[in-house]
Amino acid sequence: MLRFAPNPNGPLSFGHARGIIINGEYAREYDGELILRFDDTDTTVKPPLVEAYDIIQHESEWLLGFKPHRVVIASDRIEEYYRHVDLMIDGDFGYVCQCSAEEFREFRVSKTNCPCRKYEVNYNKQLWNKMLDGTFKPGDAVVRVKTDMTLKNPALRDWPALRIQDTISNPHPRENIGSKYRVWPLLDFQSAVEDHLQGVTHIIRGKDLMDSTRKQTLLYGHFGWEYPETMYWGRVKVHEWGGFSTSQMRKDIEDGKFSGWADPRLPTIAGLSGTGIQASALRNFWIELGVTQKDIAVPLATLYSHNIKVIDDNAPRVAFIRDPVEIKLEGINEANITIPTHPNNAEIGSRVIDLGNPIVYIEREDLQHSALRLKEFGDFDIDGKVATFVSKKRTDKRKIIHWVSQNSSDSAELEIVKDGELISIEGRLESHQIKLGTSVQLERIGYGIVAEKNKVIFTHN
RNA sequence: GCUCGUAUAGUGUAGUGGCCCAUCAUAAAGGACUCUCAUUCCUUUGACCCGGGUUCAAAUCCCGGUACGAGCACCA
Repeated sequence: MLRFAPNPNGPLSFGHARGIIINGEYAREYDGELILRFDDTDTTVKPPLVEAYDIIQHESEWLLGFKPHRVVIASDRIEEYYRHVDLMIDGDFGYVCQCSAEEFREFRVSKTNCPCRKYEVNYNKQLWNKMLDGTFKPGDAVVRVKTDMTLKNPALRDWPALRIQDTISNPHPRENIGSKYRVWPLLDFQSAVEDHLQGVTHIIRGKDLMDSTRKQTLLYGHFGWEYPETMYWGRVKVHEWGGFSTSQMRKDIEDGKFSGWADPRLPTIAGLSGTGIQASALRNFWIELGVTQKDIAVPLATLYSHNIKVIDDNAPRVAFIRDPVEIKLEGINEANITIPTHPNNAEIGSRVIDLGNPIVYIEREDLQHSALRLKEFGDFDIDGKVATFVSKKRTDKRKIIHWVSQNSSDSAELEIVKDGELISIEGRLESHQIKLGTSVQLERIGYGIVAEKNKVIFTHN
C-alpha cells in the first residue's frame, strides 16, 4: 500500500510526476495499491487551489496509465485527527504549548523543557478545548508531541503537531470546509496518522522528508504502531529549467507572466503534455532515474530521447517551411503527386500534393544552392525564382530539401520555446487532416504537436 | 552552529566482498542505411572522491578527510 500526497496548491509539475510514477510503479509491480492523498492542511502559506483537486486526479491518471486506487482528502479527515489528539493527550505524549515560536526555538537549542510540558493531562484537555473553541488565537498555542528535548537531532525535539489558523480571513477554499475548523494538523502529524489509518506499508519520498520519518517514527512509537518501510530520492534539477516552485508559478500566472498552467514554458504536466511530451516517456524517464538519494542534474535530452522512442513510429511527416520563398516550377507534367506519410511505417498512409498550380515554397536558406532536389519529387535546377525540372530520379548528390506546394499548404505558425522565451515562427504548413493533439515530425526541423489546424507547437528535435 | 544523508564515464544508472581490466542508457565523435538535420544499426572515446584500515580478496565493509545536499517552519 503506497501513497502519493501532493499539496493541491496547483496542478502537478515535473517533480510531482516522479512521486506519482515511482509510487505507482511500485504498487503496480507488487500488486499493491496506490492512494492519491491531498495534503491540503494549510490555508495560509500554501493555500489549496480548488480546481487542482480535479486536475490532479486527471493528471495522475494520465501519468500512471491507471486510476489511483483510492483518493483521500486530508481536509475531510480533520475529526479523525482530532480524535488522535485526544488519544495523544490522554496518553500523556502530547501537550498544548503556549510558547511563541521564538521562545520554543530557544528551548530547542538549549535542550531544555518548555514550561508547558509539565502540565497534567486534564489541564492539557482544557487548553486543547480552548484551541478548539476559539479562546486561543493563531500563534497562542500549538499541540506538541513529547519526544525528548535532549535528542541529538534538534529537528525532533517536541515537534509541533497542530496549530491554529485564521480561517475567517483565510478560509479553506473547499466550500464545505471553509471556516469550519480553526485548528489544523501540520504535515508530520496529519501524514503520520493518515498513513496508519489507510494501512500504508511503504513510503517513497524525497530525502528532504528524512527527518519527517524520524519524527513520525517517534509518534508511531507512542501509539504503538509500526512505521512503514521508507525509501528516499534526492533532488533533481533540470539544467534547462533551473529552480521553480508551484507557489512561484502560481504568482507568475496571476501576474500575467504566463498564459496559465498549460503555458508551454512551464515545467508543469499540462505544459509538458501540451508541447508533446508523452506520459510513457515521463514514466520511462523517472523509472530510469530510479530511487537514489543522490542530488542530480539531468539534461532534457534524456527525456527527449525517451519521447522520440515513443512517438517516432507513429508521427506523420509534415512539411513546414520557415521563411518561405515562392518558386515557380518549369517543365513538370503531373497535376499532383503522392508521397508516403512515414518513411518506415506504410500503415500511416500517404499524402497527395496538388501541383495544378506549379508554385511551391521552399525555405529561403535553401535557395543559396543552384541545384536542389525536392524531396520525394525530383531534381531541379534553380535560377532566381524559377526551378527547372531535371529528373525524377536522383542524378547527382544535390541537397534534398522539404517543400510544399501553394495549393496544398496554408500559412501557419510554429511556436517554439527557446531559452525560456516563447517564439512564434510564421511559415507555410503542408495541408493536412491530422487530428489536433497528434505528435508529428516537421521534416528537417523536429517533432511538434498539432495544436490547431494551422499551429504547431515544437516539442524537440 | 547542531543533526542527518550522499559520493561509479560529460550526464544519469547497474553493481551489497571474489562472476568487474565494472552494466545499461544518454551525450559526443566516426561510420552504415536512408529521397529529412529524423528513425534504425555499428564502432570509438570515457568512471569506482581522497587517505588509511579489515580481508587471501574491496566499487562493495570500517575509520578519517574532502565535496555536495537536506532538516532544525505554528509550509508541504
